[in-house]
Amino acid sequence: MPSDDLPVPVFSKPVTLRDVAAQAGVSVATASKALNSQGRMTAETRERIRETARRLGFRPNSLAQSLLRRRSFTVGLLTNDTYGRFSLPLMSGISDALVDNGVSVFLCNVEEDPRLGQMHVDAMLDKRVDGIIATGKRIDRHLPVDLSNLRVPVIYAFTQPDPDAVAFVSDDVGGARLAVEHFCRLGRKRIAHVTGPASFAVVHARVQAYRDVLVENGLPVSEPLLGSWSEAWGHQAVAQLFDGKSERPDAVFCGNDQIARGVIDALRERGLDVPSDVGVIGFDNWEIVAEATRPPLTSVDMNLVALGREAGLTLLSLVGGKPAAPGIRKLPCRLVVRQSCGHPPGG
Amino acid sequence: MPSDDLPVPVFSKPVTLRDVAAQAGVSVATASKALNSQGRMTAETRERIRETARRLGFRPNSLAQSLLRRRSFTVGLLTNDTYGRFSLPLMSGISDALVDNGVSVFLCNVEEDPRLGQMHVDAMLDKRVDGIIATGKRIDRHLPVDLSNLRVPVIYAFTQPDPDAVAFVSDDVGGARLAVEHFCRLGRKRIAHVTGPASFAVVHARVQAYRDVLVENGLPVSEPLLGSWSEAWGHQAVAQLFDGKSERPDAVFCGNDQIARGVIDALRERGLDVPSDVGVIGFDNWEIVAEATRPPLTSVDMNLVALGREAGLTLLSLVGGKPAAPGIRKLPCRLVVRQSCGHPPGG
DNA sequence: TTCATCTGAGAAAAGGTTTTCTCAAACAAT
DNA sequence: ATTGTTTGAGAAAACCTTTTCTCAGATGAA
Repeated sequence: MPSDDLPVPVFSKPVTLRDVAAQAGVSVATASKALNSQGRMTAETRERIRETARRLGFRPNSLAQSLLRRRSFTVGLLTNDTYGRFSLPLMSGISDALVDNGVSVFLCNVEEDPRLGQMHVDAMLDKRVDGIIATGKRIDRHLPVDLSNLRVPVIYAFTQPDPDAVAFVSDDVGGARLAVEHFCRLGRKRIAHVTGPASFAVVHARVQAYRDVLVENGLPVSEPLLGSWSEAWGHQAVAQLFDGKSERPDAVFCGNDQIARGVIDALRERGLDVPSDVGVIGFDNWEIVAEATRPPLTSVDMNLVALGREAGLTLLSLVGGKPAAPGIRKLPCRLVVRQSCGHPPGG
Repeated sequence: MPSDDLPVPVFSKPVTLRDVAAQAGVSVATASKALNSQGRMTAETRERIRETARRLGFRPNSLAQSLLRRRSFTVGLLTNDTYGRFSLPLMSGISDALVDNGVSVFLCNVEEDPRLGQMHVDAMLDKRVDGIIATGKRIDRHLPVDLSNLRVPVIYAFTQPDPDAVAFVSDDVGGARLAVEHFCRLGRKRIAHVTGPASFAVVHARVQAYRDVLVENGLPVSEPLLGSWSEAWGHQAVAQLFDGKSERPDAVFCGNDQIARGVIDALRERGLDVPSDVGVIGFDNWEIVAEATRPPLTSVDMNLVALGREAGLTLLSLVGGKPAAPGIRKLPCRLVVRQSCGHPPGG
């Protein structure tokens, strides 16, 4: 017996090609050809079939098409970035690039759980995804799944690839240079760097770029301060920078926007004005943080949406059989200038 | 000619049931039955087939199964919450609830674009999703798509449903009561409310709950301050609350965590201590904000993961043909106590 | 008239699985 | 020895679409 006497909604059956063909008085083969602009028939027949399809609201069953074509117009996005800080902009770009081609995206969060990862990968493969994009919350870590030797192409975006895989990451070195060079152009002389823990590869890359730019500009290089990615660390780092007896910085380049936020708050507490006394630049351009900061934070944007779009398009061409050179492609960052570093001396 | 002479990766063909059957020396029908524990055959035959399947790494083609069963083990999640503030926890709950049943989730961001929305809905329908969950970035707004009279069941989560639809939302009234009652228990006497714009339905619901609890506790009701959802507004509201000649509040209940953040910062700038002078509670429990606040912010959590799980399970049962009562179900919030409102007088 | 070519359209196979139907062999009962 | 029942397993249809093959009729040339 039914568990309840609620009305069970009844859903109308989809109209199939067979229905269209019957209505139009032709065979399914002819109907198919009419709708796909294939085969030969009088213009009159073709139009009649098309009109019938339109009238009936016919939409081809993707499952049947996929089965035949061995192509499902579906891709999987694998991530362990639960709160989507990085994977959502990426997703947005991917989806953007693919929706026009009728491709839909399975989003699978695998956390750090290999079992869960395997389940998702298996489910996607069973559903015959055309390809997989792997992403994560940090560039230098693998997802807890083995994606080598899959039956479908895999693209890595913003996460560490298998060797020989095709990967897209942001150009952290370039991004860091953008920030430090901006300070140089503004005439800042003592530029500090406060960033995350040494366990992150990006930290070293950016530190190196920071040093390089300072040397190139003949400015003194102070030791970068490594800590955590938190606001609290930014706050604390200011104490280290300004309490010591070494000369005070007039600019701080921060490893992310939260650190920058902490730095700015600490500076204000010390009565230092941003940007007139000290300029600050963040990283990530997390708008919700960068725009809420007072003053609004200048920050390096990793162009994740563009990165996602690129990854999506490349996957698509890979699926289409076009080869792609394996290796890591770095996509440029851009500096989003707000009000936390002031104007050039002359401006 | 090929655009390049790169090696084109060659992907091995999946092994089909036919392959298994051939290897085991039986018909595909028998093989299918063996693997699905259907039909009749000797235990020996069944085991031999299973062993063969295992050895060959056979995995049934989901597309073929779906085509036959008219059930794709796939659902669509439609959202316009680009940065996933609300939809990602929801997604996480949905995915959690469904992955064990082998169900995968298409994530579709429709922004505010009806054309895009229609594209995504069409694509999902063509791919024969078993059902759709609609969500959004605010409860009292429709997505820019018409989901009535679809061929599949639709569940609304955290967004305004069609009449007669099944919907899950957070119990904002209960959540607000939780916060204000907490202040009352702590012995706070002059509790203010700073929240978002009047155009949001939740603002009114929470304001009403705020008033009710104060009246129930015999406390004075001050006019709630409506503004925007931003940190800046929280900052500014403190000026209004503390510069006037009316009695100063000893507690502020905020409409979201960003406002709370602004409030706390402004209080500190005035030399007021949180929590000893003024207690503060936020809403949303956005951990990245709530935990970075100094002191860490007590906040109302809408239990979005649980809400997503509930929505997923209900959709599943709807897909399975079990009816569900239409209407809006409110799920309780919970208060996550951190350090921004202090201990009870006796504690 | 006869042969060759072209045209429009249908029949059938394919894609991979599930399920119903059928059937021969083995067995039990008369 | 005949009839009835059970058992194990295969044939075939179904899901829906695409594509190749086939073919009858029409047209053109000789």
